Amino acid sequence: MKKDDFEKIESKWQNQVDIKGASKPFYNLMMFPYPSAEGLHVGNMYAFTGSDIYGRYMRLKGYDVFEPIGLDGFGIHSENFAIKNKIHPAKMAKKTQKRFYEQLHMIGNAYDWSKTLETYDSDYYKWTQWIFIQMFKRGLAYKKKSAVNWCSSCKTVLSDEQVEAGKCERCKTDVVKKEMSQWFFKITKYAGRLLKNLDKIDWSEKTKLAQKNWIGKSEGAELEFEIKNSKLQIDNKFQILNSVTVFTTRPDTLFGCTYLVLSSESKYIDILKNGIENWSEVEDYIKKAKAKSDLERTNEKTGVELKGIKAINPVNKKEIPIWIADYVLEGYGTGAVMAVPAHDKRDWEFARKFDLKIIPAVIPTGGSMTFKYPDVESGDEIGQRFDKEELDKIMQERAYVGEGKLVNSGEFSGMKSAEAKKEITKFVGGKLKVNYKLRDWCISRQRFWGPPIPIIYCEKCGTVPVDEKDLPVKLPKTDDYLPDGTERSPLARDENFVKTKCPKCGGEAKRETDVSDTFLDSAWYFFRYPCVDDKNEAFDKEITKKWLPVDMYIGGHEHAVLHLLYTRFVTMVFHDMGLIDFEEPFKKFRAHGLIIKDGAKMSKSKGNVINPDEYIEKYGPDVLRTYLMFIGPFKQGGDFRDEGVVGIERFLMTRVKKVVSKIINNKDDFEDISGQSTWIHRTINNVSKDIENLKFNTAIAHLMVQFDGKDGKPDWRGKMEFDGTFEDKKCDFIALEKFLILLSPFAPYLCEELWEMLGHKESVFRARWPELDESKIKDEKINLVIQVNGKVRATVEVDVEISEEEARKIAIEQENVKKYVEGKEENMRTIFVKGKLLNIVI
RNA sequence: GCCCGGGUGGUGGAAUGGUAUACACGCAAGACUUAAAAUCUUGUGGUCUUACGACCUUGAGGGUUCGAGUCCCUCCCCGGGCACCA
Repeated sequence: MKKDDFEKIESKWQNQVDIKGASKPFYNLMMFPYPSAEGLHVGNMYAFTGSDIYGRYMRLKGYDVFEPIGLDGFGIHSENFAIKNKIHPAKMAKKTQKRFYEQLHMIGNAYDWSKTLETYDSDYYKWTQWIFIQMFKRGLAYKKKSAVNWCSSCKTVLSDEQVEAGKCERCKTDVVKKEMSQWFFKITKYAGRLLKNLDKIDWSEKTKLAQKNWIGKSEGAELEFEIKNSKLQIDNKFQILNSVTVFTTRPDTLFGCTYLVLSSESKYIDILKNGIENWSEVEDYIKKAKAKSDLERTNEKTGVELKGIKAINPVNKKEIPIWIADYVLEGYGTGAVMAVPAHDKRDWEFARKFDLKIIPAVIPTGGSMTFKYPDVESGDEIGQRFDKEELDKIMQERAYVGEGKLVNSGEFSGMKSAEAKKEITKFVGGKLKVNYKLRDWCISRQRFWGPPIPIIYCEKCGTVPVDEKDLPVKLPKTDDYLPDGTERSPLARDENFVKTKCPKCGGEAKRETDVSDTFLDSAWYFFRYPCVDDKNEAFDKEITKKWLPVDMYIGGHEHAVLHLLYTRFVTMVFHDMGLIDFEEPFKKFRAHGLIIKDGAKMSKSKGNVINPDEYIEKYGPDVLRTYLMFIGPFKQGGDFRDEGVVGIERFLMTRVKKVVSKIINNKDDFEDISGQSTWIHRTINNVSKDIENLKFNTAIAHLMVQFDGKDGKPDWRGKMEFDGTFEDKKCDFIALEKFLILLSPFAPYLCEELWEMLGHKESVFRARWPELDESKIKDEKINLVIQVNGKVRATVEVDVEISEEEARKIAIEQENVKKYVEGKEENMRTIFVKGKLLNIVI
């Protein structure tokens, strides 16, 4: 097929949906690609094809399916690629856009090409900036100086979500902490809702779980530890610190708390300073800790004791030492922890290293272990009997982090952990507290290729958002765009850009020069698609009401905690602004698997990257699409193998195409047995169910089995001999049409062509998905499996409705059954599964 | 370390607790051909057996059940995610 033919067929599909008039809207969305690198990847095509098959299916089911595509071309990915190739990002964008759209035209998807968008288009990023301003106005965007993630290679800060195992998500450089003033979005305000709503949405379980873990809710208590130091109280006239608050999820282990640890950046340190006798040592440690990367911090536990001050354990009034250590994070909880080495792995390591006391406060309950644990105070043996070795293992080789029964805990000894948590918290006057791991979203980037943050700094009026009517704040046309690593965006070097007027007072002012994170671009694009032509607002209220939330969203699982969390946050903010009446952007989300090659992820360095172009040229889009879907379960992905493609080529081109066109061309020679076939209903049943569950591989297998008549059922088409003559010239033409509809989501071009040959003027995608006739898939005869003691000994063809009594009679007459049961009929009993099997138990 | 997936023929993979290995690739034999390719037909988990058939087999080991790839427990291996979150 030539390119012209593709286009001719594609034009028949009428992929443009009537946005305003659609009566059964169905929004079928796929994650838009980063158009960096050399072009469309076979991985992209895999995801898009699966999504498109679902979309085409829904369309055949009678829905008005909206299936848009666009490019996520702003941001570091694209910019780095441009820099590497020494081409201006804007020029590169033009090139990649052309290339991507050309390729996307070739893969046979039913895109609505009238609704494309690119995130670097100022008509788009105008509204990205508008969103920033709304966040600012609602107090959800704020600027704060703090230790942020800095990638020295990308020369920019990164969000927590973009740091993977201490390395930059993009370039794998070690990320360091840097004290910088940055813009943040207050996503933490939504932590509770982001977590709670997960129960309400139909998403892949593993994606929901990843989000749940990322949000990281933990319920515990805040407890106060009194600080003891006479000098402090005298010297600090104005600021007397008499307690430190810690957050813990294990108040039940409080009796085992043997020291207190503050983070090396702790806000408490300044206040405690005067009481610390070894200040120079402490100061030195703080300096060193600051210079460390996150990765270095996790390597080994370090810390230093704050000499001269002590804390009082509130539950037993014992004096305990205070340490600072970089294993305690300032950004979580209160930045101070009560250390219980017996029951916390990290505290245990630390205590072992610095020779601090380890006092068990909880022992496991149950089990058959027998050992009495000595009470620290009295020396009496208390608690349950445990096997010594077992307990040593639990208590001495490592911390016991599980729950159990309290020991060494005064009046609380013997109490179970769950109860003790409440009681001890109450006893020491602590308060219940919920903490989340989720941090605010660091949104500023010291780069060029992104939407400038629409903020103006005025000496008189302070931080002022750009007036909405002045949007977009366009990126200047400049060749001076390379990042310089100075903590400032290249835009800061552009005088004309920086200098501006204050929107409030009209005086001299300066623009913010950072651009926003590319994940903000993609956090709302699906709102824009149906409204891409709207010049007056980001999205139209009525249209949005009709089309959103998105009905089906398909994409990679790698975005579980990045993109998918941000979209949910932004959608919730829109909801709270009263713009929409839903909180969740995607009703249904499914993560697809990964296509690998030779057992490994495709990568240029391994030289195992599959370029879809070659295969499309060689086999055509239908074969490649269908093959990709046949490799394995869509949710799981699979291994791409060249040898596998021919199987699909044989099926589509040699069997379906040749046979069907032969029948159509010799229609008059065939006896029309329309309506007599039952095989088609079996196919309808299986293929519909499989597509709905995204089990495309088995859907294709069913299409093959039924088309080839391998099911043992009467062959609808007769047998076609190798020379192209038919053994049996009968054809169920209605079933044949239905078959083409069932196959069309997978092989749209081929089915369109054959559909036309059948005499249809309109596209196959204007047809309706065939209705299943349940009565046609009911078997009258079945092969009853006969087992003796669970082993298959025979199968007999019988009536489906056969009774146990009759089945039993037939069974014992079978030669191969007789020899096992003969003479033992007395002790025989049978298990009967109607229409399936009879198991004779002796 | 913790949390998810997964482990089935030579290969990719199928199997609501009910005939394990569908479908496809590969391989073998045959048909067509001067020949090859293409195409078509048949066969194809292992061991034993001329055959009928028997026994074994879903990472390992236990258990529940008339019956387990599927459910439960213990362990091993592979892939992915999180990573000092107290």
